[in-house]
Amino acid sequence: MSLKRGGIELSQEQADIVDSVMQPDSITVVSAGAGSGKTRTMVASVLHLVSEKNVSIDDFALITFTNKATDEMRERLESGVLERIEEAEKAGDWDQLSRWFEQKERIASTFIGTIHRFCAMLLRNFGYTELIAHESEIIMASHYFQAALKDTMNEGLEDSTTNILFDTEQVHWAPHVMAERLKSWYEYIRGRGRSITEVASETLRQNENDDNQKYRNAVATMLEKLENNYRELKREKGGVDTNDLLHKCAALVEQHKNQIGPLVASRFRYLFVDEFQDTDELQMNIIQSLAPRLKHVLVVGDRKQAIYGFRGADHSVIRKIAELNNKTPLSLSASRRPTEPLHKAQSVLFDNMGLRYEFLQEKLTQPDDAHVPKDSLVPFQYEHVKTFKDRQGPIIERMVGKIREYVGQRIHDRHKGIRQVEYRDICVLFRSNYQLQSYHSLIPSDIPVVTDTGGGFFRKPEIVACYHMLQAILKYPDDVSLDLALGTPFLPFNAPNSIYRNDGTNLVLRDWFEDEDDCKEWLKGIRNIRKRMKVDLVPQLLTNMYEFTRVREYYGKMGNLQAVANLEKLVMWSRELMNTEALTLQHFFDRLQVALLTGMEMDEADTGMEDTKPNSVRFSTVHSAKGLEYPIVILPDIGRRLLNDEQMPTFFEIPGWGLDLELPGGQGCSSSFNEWVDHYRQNMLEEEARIFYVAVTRAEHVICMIGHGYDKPNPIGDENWSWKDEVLHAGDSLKGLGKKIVKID
DNA sequence: CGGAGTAGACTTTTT
DNA sequence: GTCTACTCCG
Repeated sequence: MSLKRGGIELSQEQADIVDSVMQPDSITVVSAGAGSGKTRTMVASVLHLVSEKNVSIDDFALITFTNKATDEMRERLESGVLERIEEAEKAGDWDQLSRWFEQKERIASTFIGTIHRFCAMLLRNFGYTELIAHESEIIMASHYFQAALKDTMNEGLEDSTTNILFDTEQVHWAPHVMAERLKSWYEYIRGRGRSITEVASETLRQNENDDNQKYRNAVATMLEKLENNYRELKREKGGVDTNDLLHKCAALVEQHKNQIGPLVASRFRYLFVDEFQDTDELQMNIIQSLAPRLKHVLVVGDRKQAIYGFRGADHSVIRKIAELNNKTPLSLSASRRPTEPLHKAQSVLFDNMGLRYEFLQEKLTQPDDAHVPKDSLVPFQYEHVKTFKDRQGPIIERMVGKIREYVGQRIHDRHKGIRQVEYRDICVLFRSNYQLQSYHSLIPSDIPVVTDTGGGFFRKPEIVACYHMLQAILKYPDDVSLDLALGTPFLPFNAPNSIYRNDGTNLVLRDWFEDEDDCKEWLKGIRNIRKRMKVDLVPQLLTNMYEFTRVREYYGKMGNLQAVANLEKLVMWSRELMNTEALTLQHFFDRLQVALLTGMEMDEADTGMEDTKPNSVRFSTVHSAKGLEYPIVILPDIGRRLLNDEQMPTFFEIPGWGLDLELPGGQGCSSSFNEWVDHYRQNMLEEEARIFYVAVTRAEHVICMIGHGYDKPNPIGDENWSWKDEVLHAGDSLKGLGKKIVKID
């Protein structure tokens, strides 16, 4: 029996999944390991259905988690279809040829995108009762939020439940800090798909009878006021934020099942979701509600690779959706990615980690014909740098040494046979963008490096900040716009402490700016630009704005040269626009707004070091490398502490119990507060283990890790626990694999 | 022992 | 830029 499906050669377990998707009116849940061919199986399923059933490629909705994964999916689908075309040409099968040519055209109208885009599309096309506002109103929502926040602060001062929060003798925060916290708490709760109203009423019902209950009540009441004010403003003026998008979509498919169902069924017949472990419960419910209307739903995920828990993703959704539908998840466990010896070493490491984390007990197997390379590269290496402080320098030195050592060595490539290692074979993975930036700036210039910093140009914080600053200038003296600019680095001084006052003066933000000495220069800058708006060209005005706000110095000091380069690139962009239109500052602002809200694609600025060298080492964060693979992966600084008391959250939202928090000043904690902190620590260690798993499984041929500090492992769960300890704890079993496979020093 | 000065660390991302 | 931990010197 041939294991080709949709013209793609598959393994038995992959073919079983395709065959399961062929069954009508059902749902298939797949639990897939790293490198087991998730995308391949999905593409094969699409192509197989198209060739076997009377289905067209645009009857599918393919949902991915990131925009990057979207591009990858589209590419793979296109090349799959192109192969069908070539095959039909060779065989001289003209019927097939014209059929696949038609499918190729239809890829353009196939929905391939993130769950957010999917929801926005559903609302726009089918949401006749909950009619979604025009796109420009999405961006307006952030204005309304600021306005609602301000109203809430003023109301909170009058209310006897909440005014204890304004007693700065008790709670040591300036009002603008309180506003900032309220905002982040509000976003935290809503980002998890929870209802503010519900959380508030849960909190008020707590009945703990401790001294701190009044503080929790006060915060809950503030959040509820904020929710009401914001909702009212959005309703009145027609704004929608990204959370509303999902909530409205969930409400739409749930409450108007009978009207929406047939509409959705008329547009889509199949729904495939990739990276399902990064989905949250609300999103799962949307998929679940749609399932009965569709021919087949396929969800694929790997809970070992769930690394978006901080954003509210819940990796148990795979199990939950399987249970809801009475299905046993099919498994996809054979990993084609690593070479045979690397896989052996990875398995020993993961087995050892499995003693600590239950989810790592799902094993990765290998196909019988796994690649055994004939070269002398050591697949699994741990390099120890004997230093305690000043770790960055020595680690960079070691890392650069390894890169130089690898380049030019012989590598036995699975496809091309023996060849030389090039820069482009190497990927260095960092835990944070901060680390990535600071290492990048210290790499010797003879090593070509490209950085891979997640989102595109118009999503970068410095560009968004620039947008807010421009708005503050254009709308001056509008308080809401000033407020938005307040949180950006375009403000070279501290934000005001006392905007919210109850002494009858009703001090507005612009009055504060007028009064404050620090702001004189800044205000002068704004007035100057407003004066010159009609005279100077946009590039000049932008440069002028960078100067008086000293924003380039700010980013320069932080070592964020990419941000400085991006700001320059914005000036270049305005020059380009000038070629095609008479560009006023207002006009430029409008163009920028459109670019921001449509997520217009534009590459980041070159910082000079990388130029157009395609053969470069790649620097990436673990999160943005997800789904990718590289022959050689280097993980620098795996000795970094994972738990940091300073970073422990002081705000929790416990479903069914309400909120618990520690205000600056120490008030607010319930007796269970420490329990939540411990729970958080545990979750954090588990998520870090999954991130480590993702990092280690990016490698096809060689994984090289660099650690520092003590070369003996810390006790399990110790406050100094790091990724290094995972390796050292497995050290003895790893060494047993022999020097040709493992090198630990 | 304590104040002044300095070096190093700073989560992750979707819309 | 801000915070902490560490060093140095009196």
